[in-house]
Amino acid sequence: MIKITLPDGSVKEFAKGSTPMDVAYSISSGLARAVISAKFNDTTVETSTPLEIDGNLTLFTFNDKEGKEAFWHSSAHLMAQAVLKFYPDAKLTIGPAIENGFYYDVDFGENAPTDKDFKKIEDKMIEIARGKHEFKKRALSKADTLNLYKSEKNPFKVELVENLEDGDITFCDHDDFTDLCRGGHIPNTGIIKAVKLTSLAGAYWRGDETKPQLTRLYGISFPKQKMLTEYLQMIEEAKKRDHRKLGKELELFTFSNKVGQGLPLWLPKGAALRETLENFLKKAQKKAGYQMVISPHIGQKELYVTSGHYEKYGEDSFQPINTPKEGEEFLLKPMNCPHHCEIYNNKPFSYKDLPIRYAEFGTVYRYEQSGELHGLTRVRGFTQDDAHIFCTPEQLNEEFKAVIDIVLYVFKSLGFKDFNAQISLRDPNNKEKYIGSDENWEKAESAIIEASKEKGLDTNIVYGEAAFYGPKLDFMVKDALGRTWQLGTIQ
RNA sequence: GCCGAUGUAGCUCAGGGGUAGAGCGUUUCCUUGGUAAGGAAGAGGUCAUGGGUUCAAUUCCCAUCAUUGGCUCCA
Repeated sequence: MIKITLPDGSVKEFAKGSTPMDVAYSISSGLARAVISAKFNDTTVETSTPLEIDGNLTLFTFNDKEGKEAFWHSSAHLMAQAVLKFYPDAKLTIGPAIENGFYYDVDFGENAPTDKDFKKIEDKMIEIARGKHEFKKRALSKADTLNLYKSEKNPFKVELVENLEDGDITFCDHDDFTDLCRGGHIPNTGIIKAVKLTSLAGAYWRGDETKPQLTRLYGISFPKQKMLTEYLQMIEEAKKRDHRKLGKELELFTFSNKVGQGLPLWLPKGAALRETLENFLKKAQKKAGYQMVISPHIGQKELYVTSGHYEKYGEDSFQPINTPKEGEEFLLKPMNCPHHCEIYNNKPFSYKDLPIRYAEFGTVYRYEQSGELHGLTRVRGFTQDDAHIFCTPEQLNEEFKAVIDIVLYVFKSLGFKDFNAQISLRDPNNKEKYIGSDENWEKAESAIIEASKEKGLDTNIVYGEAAFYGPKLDFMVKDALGRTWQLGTIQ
């Protein structure tokens, strides 16, 4: 017998080799119907995994994050299987669960599906699901796995397997489908009752622009038809809150293709709204000891070359602006930083003058990739509420915390409740792409971490997201459709 | 920039090889003690732009531009 401890602390005895499903049955048949996956001693297990030793067991249903993940990951297997029925030559790559649903990246070669093919794939998925096929895990040696995928001429899977550690490779089978997989599946396909393919997109293999582009099929599935209907209604409801729709209806802003892509035109009502917002922000800044400055919309190319921005972002700038004089080159200002530094350089300061805080509503222009433009959230001309602080290393912590305070005050005043702070640090595996000494980086990184901690921020650390010249603290908010946007940055 | 979708009246959208439709809005008039009300008449579109195929294109094909879902990028 083995002793199984449940999350409520109760301990039950089971025969050795009992499965999480057996445990679920011992609690109630309702739970047994609903249980999707489980965690045993901090490892994800299938509901059919035999338990051989004493331990802690948590059962997950669709209501749990872990349950959804297993459900959607399993649905991705199902989708891949359905896709292969129509596109037998398609090469599968990876198919994970995501926040809302799942996707599978597939190399279709010449004949990729379009959204007109969604229906038949969905229908096939439901047909397969109704077969109530069990998900079964099995192991294969690395060599055999490599041979398998080489014989199938699937370079993507070969690459994946080559990067795995030596030893047994796990596969997951259901019906006539098998896929390389770590595990974490639902008991059988039958509990997938509703399926919808939501979109189709190109996605680079391993997220790398220089690698082949695959076709990514997005989908979502539920254990009840009603849940799918509700989800789709929720999406419709969220679309009503889209700022682009509101901007049009409320006559706040517009775009004109005669002016140019990503260059918003503020209508009278929008300009009034913006003025109110700017006044509110300026008041907060002045109260916090900032001095307002104003810098021009253009600057000599050399200014940005010196700052290092040109090398990194020159190609993404509007440049150069030619003048009647031969050899002169100007850029439309892509960032305010070098301008504020020149303002600081206007005269020598004593350390007793520090900190000096400059703030500006600085309008900048960036040649963003056309596919990246999005309403007012990603544009080619926009105004930054931008500030730069010149201080001594000893003042850094206090200054940093004071900036966090302003951000929190503004967010609170504007009603942003659901946000988190992302600490963006260097990519530890690729330190060459950053400027400055290791020592200064470490100082700056620990200063951000320290200040965020002291302010009690809800943070997560992301490596590789730092700017080339320093780490950042990014405030991320979600839009009505759950997409994350960077709304404020301290660096 | 890449993959996909879309571009028809002010707005939301239907249609489809033979010179355009609906609802809402709008204009004028009528009705109505109550106003996101009813009725009548009307205005408004070279069906994104430029090529091509065709006797004929808004409808098919190609390109461009813009919008949009993702990917990549995001100072």
